[in-house]
Amino acid sequence: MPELPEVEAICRKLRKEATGAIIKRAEVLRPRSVHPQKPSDIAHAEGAKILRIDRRGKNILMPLSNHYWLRTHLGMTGNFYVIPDARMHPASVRVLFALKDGRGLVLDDFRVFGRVNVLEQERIDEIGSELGVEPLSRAFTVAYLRDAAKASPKPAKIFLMDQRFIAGLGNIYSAEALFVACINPKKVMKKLRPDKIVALHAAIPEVLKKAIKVTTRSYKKPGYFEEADFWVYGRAGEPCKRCGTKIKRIEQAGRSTFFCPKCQR
DNA sequence: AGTCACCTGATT
DNA sequence: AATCAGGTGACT
Repeated sequence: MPELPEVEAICRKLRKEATGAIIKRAEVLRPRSVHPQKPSDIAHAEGAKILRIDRRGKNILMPLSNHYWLRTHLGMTGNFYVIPDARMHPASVRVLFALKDGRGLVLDDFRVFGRVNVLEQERIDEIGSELGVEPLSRAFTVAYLRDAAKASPKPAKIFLMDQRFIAGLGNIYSAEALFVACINPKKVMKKLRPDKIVALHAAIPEVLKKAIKVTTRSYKKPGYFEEADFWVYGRAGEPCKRCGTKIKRIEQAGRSTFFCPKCQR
């Protein structure tokens, strides 16, 4: 489910509902969901207050009052939300934090690719340093993108999905940004013309901001996101919204890529 | 960069 | 029965 816009929508909701909450008990219903930690490591969150909710790339980071951090990555199908009664939760909940006021904070994740960990500050810093720039921050400049591109022999789509350069783009928004910038997903990054770098630099925040708006609005029920309308993602065989050409689906690194063969040469 | 692996479904 | 799914980490 989640790329940067969905994670951001989840964070905004959690900021209202979970800031200041006190974790009474941690319950690991599926040990795989805390890998490589053990359920006993997750117990370090017990008794602590959630001070704040941050996002870094696709990670949800919560500093706790006992100096540990709660780090959640949602994988493919994860969701992280507050339920009114910790005793009543869906079957797909993998990790549950019973809150002092009776509510529950849960990782709901039917495919079990998501992770919740309780980590020390040092490890959180490491995770941050392994990630590239936040595409919605002022640090994401044309110069940054140009320099990263200059050094990369990767196809554009693979480059955008690599979290070490830009943090938070996944399969959907990489494809969408490339469409908006009129770049072929197979185009090697270091061979991009300067005007294409500028176009891509503008397209990324544009696509993400629009998606955050839609996602934040549509994120009502836990575990449910309204489908945004995409330029190319999931639209193989349908006409391009700009030129009418049939959208193509190809495979890159084992994932599907959608693009317009005419607009993105 | 490609391929498999990790999981659980829905869809064809 | 086979294929596909918005992610990432390990291995080749």
